[in-house]
Amino acid sequence: MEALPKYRFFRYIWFGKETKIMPRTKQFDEKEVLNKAVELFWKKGFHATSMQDLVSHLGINRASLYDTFGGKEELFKKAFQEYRNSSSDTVKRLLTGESSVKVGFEKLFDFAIQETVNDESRKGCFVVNTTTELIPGDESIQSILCENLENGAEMFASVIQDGIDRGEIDGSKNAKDIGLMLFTFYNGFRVVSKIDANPENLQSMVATALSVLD
Amino acid sequence: MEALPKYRFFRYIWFGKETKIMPRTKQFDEKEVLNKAVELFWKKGFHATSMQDLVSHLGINRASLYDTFGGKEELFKKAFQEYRNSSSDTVKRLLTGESSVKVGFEKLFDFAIQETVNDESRKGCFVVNTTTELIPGDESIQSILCENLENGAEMFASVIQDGIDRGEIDGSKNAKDIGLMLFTFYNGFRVVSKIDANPENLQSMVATALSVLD
DNA sequence: TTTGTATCGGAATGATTGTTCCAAAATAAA
DNA sequence: TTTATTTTGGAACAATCATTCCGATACAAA
Repeated sequence: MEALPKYRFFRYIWFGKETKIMPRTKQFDEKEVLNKAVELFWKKGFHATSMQDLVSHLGINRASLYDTFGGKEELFKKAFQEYRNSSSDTVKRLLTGESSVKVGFEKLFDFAIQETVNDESRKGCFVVNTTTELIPGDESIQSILCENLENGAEMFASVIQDGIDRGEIDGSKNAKDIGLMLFTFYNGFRVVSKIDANPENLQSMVATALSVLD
Repeated sequence: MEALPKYRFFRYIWFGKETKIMPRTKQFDEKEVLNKAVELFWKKGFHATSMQDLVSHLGINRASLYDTFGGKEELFKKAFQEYRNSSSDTVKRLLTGESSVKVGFEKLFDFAIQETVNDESRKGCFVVNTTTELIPGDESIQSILCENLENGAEMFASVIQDGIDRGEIDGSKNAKDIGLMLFTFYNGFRVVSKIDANPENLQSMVATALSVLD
């Protein structure tokens, strides 16, 4: 039995135009709650995070959670997209706002090193974690990850190509290959830094990887 | 109330020496069953694999599973160690059995590419998957992963150092740095190949990464 | 105020989780 | 054959899972 909100229909006729009664407003900031969900899924992954965990840490009611975000899977996807958007913005900002290609990549990896060093819970990268946890599996997530890989490698490659065009990088090099290689290295970096967060090791491996630009 | 096998004690005295009654033997090959467990955990991860999954796919009884391997966590650790042992043997064999350093690394990555292309279920690397799923978390797993990282990077580095000593690789290079960088790239490779298994992309990024040896 | 409805806390649901237990069947040695 | 003990299938268990539901409360608009 479904309870249709029939009263609305009558009101529309009664007043002769669309009228809406706005009841109690949301008691929480949707964006803020979503960010807490990001934190939790990021740290524990999809399967190890229970709805009880979320209810306990998000600070909103169980029913409100379902009303606002749908079920667990829907909430995860929203949280994941939120992370991906803000994270790809950051990457673009760090990478393209610099004087030279190499400095841009150094800024990007320095940022990642800082994030690693400051993150005592060793969450790593939400995108990498999701890739290894949810593939094989959810196809809609897989297509997002596929797009993410293409965009990321493409962004890397275009920055390098710009460097080649400016004569900053040797013209014999292939921007696409190097871009994909560095993007892949970035993924490995996010895995390894979960195990060993020693900044000296991280810095020296980054320097070695970036030597392909010389 | 615990049922102690007291009869043994009496028999020992009766016959004057150690005597053992061997009952029904195991109906399954322990190693074979463990390999099936590896397959399942590898594909789905720890949390997404249920004991019911295991009972259904391992072909042995639920009680036998608990008797032989202990609980879920113990079984996972045994499966993980099994994978790690055989996998590190393979890496060592591919890497060190070659005429030159670069050919060794090429063999290693060619093997990984083949594994990727042939694996329609996109399992990736069990070690990488476990790193991203179970850190932060289980500390005993973390120490295994830490050891694995050290051994892997060390193996890479020593092969490179041998190349330097033989004059095959430029003496100005740092074997440890390059070893760690290539090991990290290898991890990233295992992540990215879950998303895009295109062998041409994989080959070109490997060639670019291995150019640090030139 | 009155009214309508969303939020809220928490109970309830049914499925699934990991694990234990038991009686019956099986089998290697005595 | 007898004996001892494991394997086996399946029932049973308590805990947790995601999700739904409900009565009470809160609040914006009328």
